Amino acid sequence: MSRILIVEDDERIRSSMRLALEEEGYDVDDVGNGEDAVTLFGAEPYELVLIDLMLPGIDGFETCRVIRRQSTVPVIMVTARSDTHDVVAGLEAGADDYVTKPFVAKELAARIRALLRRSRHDGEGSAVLSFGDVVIEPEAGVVRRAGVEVHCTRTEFRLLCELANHPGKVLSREQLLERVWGYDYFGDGRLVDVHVRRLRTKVEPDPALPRFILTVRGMGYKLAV
Amino acid sequence: MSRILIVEDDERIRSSMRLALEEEGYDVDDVGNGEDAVTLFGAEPYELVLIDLMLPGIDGFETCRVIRRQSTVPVIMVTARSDTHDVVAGLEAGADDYVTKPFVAKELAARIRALLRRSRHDGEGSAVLSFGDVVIEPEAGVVRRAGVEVHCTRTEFRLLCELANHPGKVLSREQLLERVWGYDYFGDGRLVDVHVRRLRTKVEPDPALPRFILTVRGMGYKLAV
DNA sequence: GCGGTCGTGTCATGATCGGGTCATGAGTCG
DNA sequence: CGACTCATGACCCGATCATGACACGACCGC
Repeated sequence: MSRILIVEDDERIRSSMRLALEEEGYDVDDVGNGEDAVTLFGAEPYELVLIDLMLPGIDGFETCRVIRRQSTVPVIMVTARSDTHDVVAGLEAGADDYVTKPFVAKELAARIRALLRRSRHDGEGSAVLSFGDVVIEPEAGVVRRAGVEVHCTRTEFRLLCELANHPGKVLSREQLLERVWGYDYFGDGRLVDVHVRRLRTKVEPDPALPRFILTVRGMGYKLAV
Repeated sequence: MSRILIVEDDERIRSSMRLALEEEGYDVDDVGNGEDAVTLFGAEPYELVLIDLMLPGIDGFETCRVIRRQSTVPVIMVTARSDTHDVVAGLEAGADDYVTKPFVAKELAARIRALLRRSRHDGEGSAVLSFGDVVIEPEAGVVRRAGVEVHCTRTEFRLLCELANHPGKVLSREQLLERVWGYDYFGDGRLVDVHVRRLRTKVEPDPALPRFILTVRGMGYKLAV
């Protein structure tokens, strides 16, 4: 299961957290201060880090910042201070969530699951692409809209994936021709238009007024973010 | 800025949330029940969804699940019920975060930022140009002024990028013609003036008294540092 | 082999939008 | 005061794109 690092100076809280998480099936390490946390984090792979705010030496904010500088690992701040200012500061320091003590083990576990779910998901090789109510499963070669499968041809599917892989970025016709049709393709750039149109009829709520597959005049096409 | 969908039945809370988020620069839509939420979500692109737990018709959990079945969009539950059981249920339903009312706007905004930060796996890599309250995203082909998108044509966009790439440096008409229009362009240098003017109407606070795109008499144009 | 279907690329048409030119006026400098 | 430079607004043509129709070939069942 996932490896989790706990950074907490209070011995009792630390071991109770550790127990609770091991109960959930996680592989847990724990340290009592920020320096050790940074050292250990550099030496071992962790999938998530829990940091207490009040630490001897460098505090939780700073520890979080240092870790964030070298990694995008999910970080949860676990602390007694529930002041809005602290919450905001913690999140701005790079934490993904902020839980106040006394916390309930079940809730912390749920938040950890939610965070791991997301971080795995938007990690590389995300199995699923989506926009609006459209879901694309590149592996399965399936496109669904509002749950129902939409049949796409091979070219349409590749084109859709190419757009969905770069949401918000404008892709020129040349780029699309190269990536969807192949490096050696010498054809009319208008060809892209036709396939975009066909895609729109299958994927857009109103193909006449596209909301997702947008044309950027003179530049190409892009998927709305 | 990012588009956010609010799902909340209480009219007052809804509008106050909306205001608070618009204050932060987000582009906000809101609906009063789960059905409308799902419908709108399928028809418009959103980057994040806020869902209240207590909704008429299908409740917040179910709304979250339906959306989650169709998309990996970040979801935050915002609700009055702070029971651990509800928190866990919300997160298990697919929510990424769970905020209890009464909430502080600053904290909600910070949590939204944290979530968007993580969900944008790509956004950070792209370079961004800016001056004053204008932000240019070359990859996305987007120009924003004070957060709101300003439509620029292809030539305007290229010209603006060219200027923004050399802030403080005077660029002659010949240089601009060469770099924006192409090496072989033989046309009137006045052409640049016209496009500068068009840019100014879109980007300058007062186009008659330019503060950013400055004319250097006899030499060309430059972007103010 | 034969006819049908399906996917793909090409073409013609029409609407829209963007870009280049021009005439005019204001501002600036010698 | 001219001469030059730039700003402004209007205008027209051509580029660009959406759309629908169609031709060609691959694939498949018969």
